[in-house]
Amino acid sequence: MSGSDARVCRVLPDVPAVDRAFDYLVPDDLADQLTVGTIVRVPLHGRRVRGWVLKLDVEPEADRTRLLPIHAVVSAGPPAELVELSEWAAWRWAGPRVAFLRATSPPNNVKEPAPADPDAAVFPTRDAPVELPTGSPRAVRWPPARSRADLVAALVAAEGSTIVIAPDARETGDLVSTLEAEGRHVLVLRSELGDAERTRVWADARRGATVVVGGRIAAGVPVPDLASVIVLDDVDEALEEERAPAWHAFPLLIERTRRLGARADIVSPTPSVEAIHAATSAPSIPAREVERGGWPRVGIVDVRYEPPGKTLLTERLADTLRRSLDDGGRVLCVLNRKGRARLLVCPSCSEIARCPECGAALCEGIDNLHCDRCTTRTGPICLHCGAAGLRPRRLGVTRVREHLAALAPRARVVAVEAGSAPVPAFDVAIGTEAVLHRAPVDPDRPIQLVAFLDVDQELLAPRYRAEEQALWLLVRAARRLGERSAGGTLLVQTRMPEHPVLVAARDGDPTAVLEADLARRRELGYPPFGGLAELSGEAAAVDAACVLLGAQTGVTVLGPRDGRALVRAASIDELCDTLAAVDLGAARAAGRLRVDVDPRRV
DNA sequence: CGGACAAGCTGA
DNA sequence: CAGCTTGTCCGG
Repeated sequence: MSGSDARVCRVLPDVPAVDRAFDYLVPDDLADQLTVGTIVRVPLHGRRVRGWVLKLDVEPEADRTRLLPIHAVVSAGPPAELVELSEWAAWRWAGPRVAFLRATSPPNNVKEPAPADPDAAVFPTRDAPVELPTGSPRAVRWPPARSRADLVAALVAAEGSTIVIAPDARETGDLVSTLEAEGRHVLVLRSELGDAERTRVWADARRGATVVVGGRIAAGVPVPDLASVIVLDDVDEALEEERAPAWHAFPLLIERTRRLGARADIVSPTPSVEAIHAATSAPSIPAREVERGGWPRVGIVDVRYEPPGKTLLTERLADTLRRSLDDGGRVLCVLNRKGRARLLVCPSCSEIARCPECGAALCEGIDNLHCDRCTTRTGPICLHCGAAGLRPRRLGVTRVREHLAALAPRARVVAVEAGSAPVPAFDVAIGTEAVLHRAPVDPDRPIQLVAFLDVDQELLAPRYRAEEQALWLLVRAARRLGERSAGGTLLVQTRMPEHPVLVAARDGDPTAVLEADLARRRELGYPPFGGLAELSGEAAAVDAACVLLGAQTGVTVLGPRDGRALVRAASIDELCDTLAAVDLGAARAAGRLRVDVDPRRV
């Protein structure tokens, strides 16, 4: 048979459910266009599908005579380094390799770009505004409200390409203008750009000698000469993909730089436990007065001795709010509850108002009470003792907005929803934490007060990252207020005024809380010390997966409960090895199954 | 995923 | 038993 010495290459079809590579013959006229990562079109089971070249010149696993030829070259693809990393990522997040190759490929087809002139990316090194530790990765603490463009510029590699992960798009402009002023070639890659623009940036980055600034997707940008990665705010939830596999830019980049011998720096007001654990030395910390000055003034209001019903709207809040408005500033109030109060409580006998027919909690209507479950209506009095004046026990955003409006009669008080409806002009905005990013910036009317009406909800959330996330919430509030010298106030209302998270924000010094969190996670075997995965989806699939994983040594299955289960292991490696060893295909046949390795929201 | 093929159900 | 649905298998 002719062509028995024809070249054979291995291709991974772009079909997530297949998640297996196959060998194909390389036609002579395509041979010089193929490299590892090239996107090709191949025949598969009677149809033609896209796929990535994983390996050139392989020894075929199957009978050579059964091999089919590659049909065509479709597009340039990720460099070999990222193709190899996709295998690691598939293991690390227990997902199909295709998902990671898609994330590192151009949205539209492109020709292989010519490499950039490497000399174009050689720059003198600059002095950083803080003392930097040696080694890599490094963690650098930098206060929330101070620009870090100069710090980032000093961390960008003198030679080769640098990736800057800036989860908050509002910071991009500051970073880009500073870097471009130094003569750097800068590309911005964000998922909200259109396919054509992202393809253009992809192709430009593929040439190298550039600085790429962007969100999570910039982690997989195909620069061929990666020398340095700078991750800003690695606790930001935007760094985690929402869809499964829920990969996270931070561990991905730590692995990517480790393989390449490139530098990795984490810059955050509150580097995560993961970042501190990954760093080879203690984090770099700015001088005390510098860090403190980069946080706003923090007021802690102890509501324990406030009269009942006055704990959300204290005198101190009212005073600070009126003063901020009088100074021409605007106010953001954060309350992490939605809608009207769920529970009505009798002021006399303290019973909760419940439906006489079905027992569900009654809701407050206009001069009556009604049951949302069975539509029963009653008068606005306690059915237990007959007293009037039932009080909502837990006020929601809608109700608090009315109270705030009463406090400041001339102010425009608006409730902000998490959705996408535009936020109208306001003096006071109240909402869940969405208000922190949704309230538009107005340079003429800065935010003078951010008030957390009940911060204990955050501090006591039943999640192992509750403290990290609570502190992160305060960081985001601090960014809206600006530095201490700007005069804004961050007010937190609490029954735990000595809580380390609040003290950290007040003193502008998160050292103690970060160290305590690290120690606690180590002790309890939570990530990054232990491995944790969440199973969710259809109950039958979760149940089946629990049975399969429960039979494995080295992992413990908790649940299933409420359609979810947790899988724990002594280390992330052990967890991923076990997930890779178990064929969950049978469980998936029973219904939709989602596996989240190292989920941040649990 | 999606085509192929087999086994199961239905109706005249 | 044709004609259709439903399930299982497998891809080079």
